[in-house]
Amino acid sequence: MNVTGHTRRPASIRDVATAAGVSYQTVSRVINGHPSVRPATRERVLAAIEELGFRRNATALALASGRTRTVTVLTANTTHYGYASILQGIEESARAASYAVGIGVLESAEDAAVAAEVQRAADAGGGIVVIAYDPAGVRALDAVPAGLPVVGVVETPASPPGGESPWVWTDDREAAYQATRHLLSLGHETVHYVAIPSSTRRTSARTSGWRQALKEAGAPEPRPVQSSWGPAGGHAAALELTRDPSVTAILCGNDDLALGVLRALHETGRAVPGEVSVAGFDDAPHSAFLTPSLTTVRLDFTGLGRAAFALLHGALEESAPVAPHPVSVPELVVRESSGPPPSGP
Amino acid sequence: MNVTGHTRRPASIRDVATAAGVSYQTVSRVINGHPSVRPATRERVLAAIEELGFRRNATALALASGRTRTVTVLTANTTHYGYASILQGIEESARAASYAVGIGVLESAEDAAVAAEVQRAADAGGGIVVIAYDPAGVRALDAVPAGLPVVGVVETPASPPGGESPWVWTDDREAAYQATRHLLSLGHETVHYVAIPSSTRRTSARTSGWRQALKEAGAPEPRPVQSSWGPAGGHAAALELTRDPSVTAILCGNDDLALGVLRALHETGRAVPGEVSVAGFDDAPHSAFLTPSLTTVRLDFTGLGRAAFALLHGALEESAPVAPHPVSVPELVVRESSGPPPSGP
DNA sequence: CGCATGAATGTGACCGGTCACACAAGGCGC
DNA sequence: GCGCCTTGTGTGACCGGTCACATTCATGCG
Repeated sequence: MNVTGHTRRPASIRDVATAAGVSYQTVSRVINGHPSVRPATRERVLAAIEELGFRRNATALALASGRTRTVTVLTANTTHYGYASILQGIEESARAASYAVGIGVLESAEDAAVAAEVQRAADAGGGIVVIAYDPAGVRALDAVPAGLPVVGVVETPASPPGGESPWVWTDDREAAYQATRHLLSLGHETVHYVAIPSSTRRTSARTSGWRQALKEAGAPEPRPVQSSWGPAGGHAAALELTRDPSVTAILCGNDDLALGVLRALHETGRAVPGEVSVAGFDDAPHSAFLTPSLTTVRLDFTGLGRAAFALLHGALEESAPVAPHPVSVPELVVRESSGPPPSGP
Repeated sequence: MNVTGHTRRPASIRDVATAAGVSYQTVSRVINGHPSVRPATRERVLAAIEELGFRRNATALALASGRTRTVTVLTANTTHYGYASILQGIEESARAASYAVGIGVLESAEDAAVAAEVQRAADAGGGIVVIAYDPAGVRALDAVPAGLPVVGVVETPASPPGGESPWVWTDDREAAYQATRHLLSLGHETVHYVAIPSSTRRTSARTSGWRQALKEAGAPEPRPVQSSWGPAGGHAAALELTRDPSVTAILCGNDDLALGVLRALHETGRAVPGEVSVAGFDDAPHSAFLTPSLTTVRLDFTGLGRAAFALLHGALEESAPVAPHPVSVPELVVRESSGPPPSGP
């Protein structure tokens, strides 16, 4: 219906107004659900809106009202499972709240580049979510000018900040604690840890959860091996670790790292879990299908994204639902890569 | 500098104008690089801009000029490697061209939901890129109203469309052809194919590339096994395929599928590549670290994203660089999962 | 009956830019 | 000296909404 061939300028509220025989302001009232519009008038306006295919111009709305209904996600990466899942969670909630989602990739951690990207996000007008798991993200979070609504998706802080902090995180400490206890309970004398880089702290929450479990069990505490994010890092770390034949259990900072570790163990002819047990973090989609399938701790990244948006939404709008936005607690998923240590000689 | 405590309304061109003692229009000329502004005046305006920390309001710019400098990416998923890489490629180019990137997730393939999402993308004003590898994406691409600038990232079309078509794709046919030839050259009698769903056609380009290679080699052509996208699909498909002991080579529609296939082969006690060879598509980051590492065909998703943006950019702006936007040709990556078939009994 | 009250609607300014046009000053040709 | 073109600058309207206020009319109440 109403196809007139040419692509013509979309109808504005004034077009609707003249079509309905009212003023543009009345149209504005109708589309905003203002109470004092006579039902008959409302009907006429709605009919005109329908007929002209009117859609409220988002740009004009933003300019006039100041509210942009936009959230920009700043992230160093879109391809890693965790990052992408957080993004997906944010988008999901944002869509439900009729917010537009913008994305800016922090390609470099260099200050000027980060600042430029933050500026671009600020220009978009709405709120900002920064995924701050890495140096670029942490710098971006720092670089956001005070006063702008921003939520950081961060590593678990050392001590829970009081009151309302604009951050969300998963309980990494608990996750590491669970995984470590699991390995210890299988009979391993201790558990070695291959760490992902911590963006903020010398000792990440994962590291301290691991350490706590060891301490409680009275197990010796080996020096954690610092690694990178990807499988290559895990591969290198494992090659080094396995020179020591007493290593029987390796906890990895994420599943990618664990993948590299598994690979290295295979290359050096160590059986998993026969000789060495391996556990990861995140429960990436492929982890269940590896050979051996990977014992890991599932983290609720999507829920984390939803929580981030909820927090931002609350800061942006008085009326926003202050509903609880629970992030599921980490859940240990035991698979084939962990088992009892080899029995003594 | 110039920190006055309160978060105050950002400076507008009129603020800059009065500060520089000129009219707002002159300020507009300066920020747009209009030639006829006296150098002295320009200097004064630039100084005022600097001092007030003026930044041009993107919303007002969009409203007044009609140009939004935005590209919205519609996709069914953000977590799959291919999708996420395309997004990353788009963002990269968009950033270079000072475009904002929006994202909309097509959560359901149901028409109304897709239409709503397309509407939201259209409301954003700028161009649209649709990743149309799946039914939701294909429907979204169809649902974009004529006249809106849109580029589809699509499966390789059956026959190359003439002239300028608003689509980009990788050469899937060539990729499948290469992988199949590789397996045949190792001595396999034929190659079985586990297909990802084709969004548009009964026979995808991957399928026909595979078929062509078989035909050229005079190899028998088994019926392709239709599967899903993820590892679980590959797992199920392989369990079925391997009931037939004559199957010695399996080509998988993507690396995820291949992962499931490897897993199933392991579970059924078939050695890879000793008894069965496996190859995938995409070269996902983890594929090199699997055990056995996966032979696959690397596809340039990031380049594809860049090409999509370039095409859109050209459609959006007369002056856009019409530079070639080459997508790298698929590259066969031979790893451990493929080898000669078992020698006869 | 007069007036305050509230519902229903309209008018003008404004958000922060751009665009089309007007206008003043300076240089040049005749 | 006059007209004309070019250069530099300013004015007003406009993009499509919202907001604050004015206006009209029907009602309730003393």
